[in-house]
Amino acid sequence: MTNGTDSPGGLMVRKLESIFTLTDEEQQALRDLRIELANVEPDRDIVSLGDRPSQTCLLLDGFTCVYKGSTDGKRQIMALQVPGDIPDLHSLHLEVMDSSIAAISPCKVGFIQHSDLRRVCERYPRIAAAFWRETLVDASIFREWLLNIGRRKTYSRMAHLLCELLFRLRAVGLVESGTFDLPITQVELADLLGTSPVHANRVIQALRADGLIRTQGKTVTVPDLAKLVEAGDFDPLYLHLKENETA
Amino acid sequence: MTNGTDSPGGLMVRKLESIFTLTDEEQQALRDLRIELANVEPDRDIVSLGDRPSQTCLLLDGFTCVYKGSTDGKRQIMALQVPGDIPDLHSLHLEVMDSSIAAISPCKVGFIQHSDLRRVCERYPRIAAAFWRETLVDASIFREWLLNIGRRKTYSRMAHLLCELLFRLRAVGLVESGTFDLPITQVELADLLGTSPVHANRVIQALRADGLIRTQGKTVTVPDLAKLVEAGDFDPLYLHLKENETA
DNA sequence: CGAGCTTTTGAACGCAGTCAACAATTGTGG
DNA sequence: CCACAATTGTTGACTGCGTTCAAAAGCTCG
Repeated sequence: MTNGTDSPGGLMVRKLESIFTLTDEEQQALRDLRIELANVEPDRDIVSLGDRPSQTCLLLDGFTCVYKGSTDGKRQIMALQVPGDIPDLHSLHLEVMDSSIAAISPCKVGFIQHSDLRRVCERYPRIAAAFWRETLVDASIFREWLLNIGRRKTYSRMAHLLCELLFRLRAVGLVESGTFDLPITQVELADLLGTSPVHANRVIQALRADGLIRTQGKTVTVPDLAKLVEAGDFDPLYLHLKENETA
Repeated sequence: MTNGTDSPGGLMVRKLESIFTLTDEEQQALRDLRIELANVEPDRDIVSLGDRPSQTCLLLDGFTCVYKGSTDGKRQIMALQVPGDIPDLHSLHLEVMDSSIAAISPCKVGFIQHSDLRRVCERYPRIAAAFWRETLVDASIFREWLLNIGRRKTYSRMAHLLCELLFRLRAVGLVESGTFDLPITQVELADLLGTSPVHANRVIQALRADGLIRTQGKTVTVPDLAKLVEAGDFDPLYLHLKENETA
């Protein structure tokens, strides 16, 4: 249940192909991208607020998050990345980082120079459009999270987040019969949902008690997706997946 | 204090020029874009969730918002647009609308065909990059709003929102000595901040009592920006404005 | 096997939501 | 220009979801 076997370039090809078919030349351009591999331990920043990066980071294995802190010391996680995502693709056109990106679990990442990426984008407008689209889907997820955090109570929020993770992980082949790895602590779940760790814990217990999820260690099982979807007021439209990934 | 005198194409040129200098040819390409003008009354949808638009909408005058509703009838406003913004630029690469866009105040808008925009983007990669950047700044604002709604209490949230509006409106010349028009009801403010109208009202009164804002009708005055910035835990970094617009 | 993290539990407190009524403002037609 | 309707803003009282603090119990890993 890991993506380690896929080559970095191949992962990108597969991802973009889920949107439209690439020509052989376009595929080759992606595979030829120079990618510098690295491992990152949990809780380590990959890029930090205020940085002016000259490269972007492709997540190959593990989970990363985009986060920011308020002055009074609270942290909010604004996005979660799963393998195949590019957490800081926006840095390609935004000079300075407006938030930090950190590994949540042990991560394998690949760094790509902005200059290389820009060259590819200029030569292949369809690839540029596809990358642009990626960032637009990210933005769509932000919008849904705003609704989630702003208007739903924590029980529903948690259900919604778990639904999203199930759909996104399934799209990259990381879910097996309703079960997936979620290498995240409850403190981080709280930071994701804008709540306190104590309350996050109680809500998880409630979801378990209601039979919406089962957990063993860092593994989550969703026995009845329909019920979780209902509890989370979840509609996958905002993920902009292909038809066959939505079902 | 209106942008009505500017031509639609000129408005876009001015906006993109705040990022980098356009060549004459690029400027001309923008000015030549076919733009269909329209007026929209308050509370009217410009595009709706589920739509598959073939055009995009440039806001010339007034305020629009991006919003979504939860199943139990609550509304969350995820974004506010001020003149010069393109509320649904993301529809250029996202087939189906994942949220609705509505006029808040009486609006003047200009519609541009996706096909025209795509043509310009393919021919002028720098313009494509500039539009892409626009959507990335939108995303950055979503991230900050997630922090705002997730982690700050309503008093601070409100202050933060008002700071953002001041900065953004000032960047398009709609603020005069700390005063700007805010044609928004308190119900809408509540929907922006993920709170109830009653509580929004009380927080506004508190801000008034503390001398952070003054209001007369739909006009807001910020007598001491530094104090409002402090109360809102506000850092304009995330707006990615030019240096001189930040000061 | 102990150190350190993560999860769980209990109890008190407080921010914010809800309901309901009233005041003020805005807009409209006569 | 006034009278009336409709929308918007304001207030009070009650309720409840969620926070905070503190401590205990379970895990993980060297």
